[in-house]
Amino acid sequence: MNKSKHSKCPIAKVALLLSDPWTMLIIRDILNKKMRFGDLESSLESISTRTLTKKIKQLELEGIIEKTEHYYTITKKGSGLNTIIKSMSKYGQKYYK
Amino acid sequence: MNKSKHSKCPIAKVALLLSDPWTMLIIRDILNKKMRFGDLESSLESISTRTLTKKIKQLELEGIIEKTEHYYTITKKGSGLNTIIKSMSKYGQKYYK
DNA sequence: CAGGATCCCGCGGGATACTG
DNA sequence: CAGTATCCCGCGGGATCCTG
Repeated sequence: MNKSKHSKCPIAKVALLLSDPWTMLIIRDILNKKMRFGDLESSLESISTRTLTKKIKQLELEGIIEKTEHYYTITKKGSGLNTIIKSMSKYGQKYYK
Repeated sequence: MNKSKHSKCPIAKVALLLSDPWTMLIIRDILNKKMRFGDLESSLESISTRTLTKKIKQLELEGIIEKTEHYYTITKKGSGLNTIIKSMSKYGQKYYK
């Protein structure tokens, strides 16, 4: 994927942001309630420390989550992703349950 | 990512399905109108033949798109993804325009 | 407990050339 | 035009050990 292309298309940007299996799951968790590193680790059973660290850092840089005293919470921008998650959940319920 | 884990969670399934930057863009295109291979290739400027072929095949297997005489169209199951795309688009408009 | 640092492997995916 | 076939490289990400 070439990040410099499609730069005008907002969907491509979002698609790129969500283009790994973990990101949405992390956001969903933090959307529900503030979470510690270990909380996320045990919630996302099979994720490795390294990957979780990187995804978290990326989401912090994007301004989607933020950290306060070892707790991760959702930002305003991050909570906007809720509608996407909801529609994904609805779709998943219907076709992948 | 371990596909065998999180198998009960519908969101994880959808997240996994959409876990590359291209899939959503391909679906969006075909959602708008039936497209030929070359149409997709020129729409998604920087995609390679190989990748496009693989993504298409995967989406056919999932039952999200189907091919008829060199034209790709969306299925019932595939059109259900429209709400996800719409919310992604809305979010993108707001934060990544 | 919350990460950082290293090592290493697999495969996603680009480039290119070829075929029906 | 619509793919298929190879070749090959990068990096995403797991495992493991270390540190504040």
